[in-house]
Amino acid sequence: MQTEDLTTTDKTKAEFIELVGRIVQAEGLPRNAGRLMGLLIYEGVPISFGDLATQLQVSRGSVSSGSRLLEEFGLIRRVSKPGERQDYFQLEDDPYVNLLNRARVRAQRAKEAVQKTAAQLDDQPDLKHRISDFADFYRQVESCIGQARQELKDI
Amino acid sequence: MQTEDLTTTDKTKAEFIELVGRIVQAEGLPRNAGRLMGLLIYEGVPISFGDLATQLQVSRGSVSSGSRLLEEFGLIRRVSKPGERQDYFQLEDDPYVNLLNRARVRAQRAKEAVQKTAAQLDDQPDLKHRISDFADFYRQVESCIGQARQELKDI
DNA sequence: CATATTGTTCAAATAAAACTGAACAAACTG
DNA sequence: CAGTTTGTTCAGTTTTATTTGAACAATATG
Repeated sequence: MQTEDLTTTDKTKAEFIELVGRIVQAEGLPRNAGRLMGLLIYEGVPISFGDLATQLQVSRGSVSSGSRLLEEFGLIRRVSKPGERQDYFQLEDDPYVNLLNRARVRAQRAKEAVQKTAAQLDDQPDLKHRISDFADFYRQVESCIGQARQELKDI
Repeated sequence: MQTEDLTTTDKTKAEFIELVGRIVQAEGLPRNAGRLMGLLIYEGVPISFGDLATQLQVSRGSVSSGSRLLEEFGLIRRVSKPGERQDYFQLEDDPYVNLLNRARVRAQRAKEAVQKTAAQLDDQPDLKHRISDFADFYRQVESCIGQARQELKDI
């Protein structure tokens, strides 16, 4: 059951969806997950599972895996509507804060892995130093993301 | 002409190279480019084109495209040695600063593209607001990376 | 109960990305 | 000059990622 005329061609909307698709893809997620995200940002209200598939013209399987991914990233939330069997999806309350959080954890992991290597090299100070520089880079990134996350929260 | 015994198995070195390969891959570059980067961090001295291919056991084509990419990212630099025909590569002076710079530009681009969409929506305040939030996210990321870049420079 | 709807799963298809290696041009060597 | 070395290019191959769509289980409807 569609809630809307699907033949409506909203150029700005379509372009925005594609834009988010590309941006999200550049962050390492599937493009379709990005489109899904774009549609949910654009609409601002919960959209049903079926509508996502229909509006974006992708398979239900793709909606299933894409929405799962976005849920894991804390970008969207699955909700239900009284008297409705379908799942609905809407943007999380602080989607971008959650996204930054994930990026921070990733930097943290990289930092720790590199530090672990550096720790094995006490006998080669120069080498240890070079690798510690690499770890410092991730430390810096981690702290900067943490700060951005805090500032975004405060807006 | 090899400068080193290639059968030497340095476990830490091999693992570090693979680690950087995976990390760099997660940043959206080919894994081989990451391995190249890892080897150059580890060695700390210029390494010849041929040695890169031999040590990493990859084709010359792969070294060629990988090194070009890393050069574009400002992570490594191509140098020459007196009396040597081969190209040599070494880490850039501020590789991580350059990397952050690139990330910053990417965030900037995303921000601008999203802002452009928002600007078209003066007649739909709520929608405009949602999309501006998305742009704000990138603004925040951009500024945070700029700051991290500055701090890393100052170390 | 039979039928329909819903979301997930997974094997197969498709698409995208990375890699190889041979061909090549340029530069060097003797 | 003939032969070698060097790095790039690109067509073809391999690998990896994404998407589809049919099968399925779960649930709802009448």
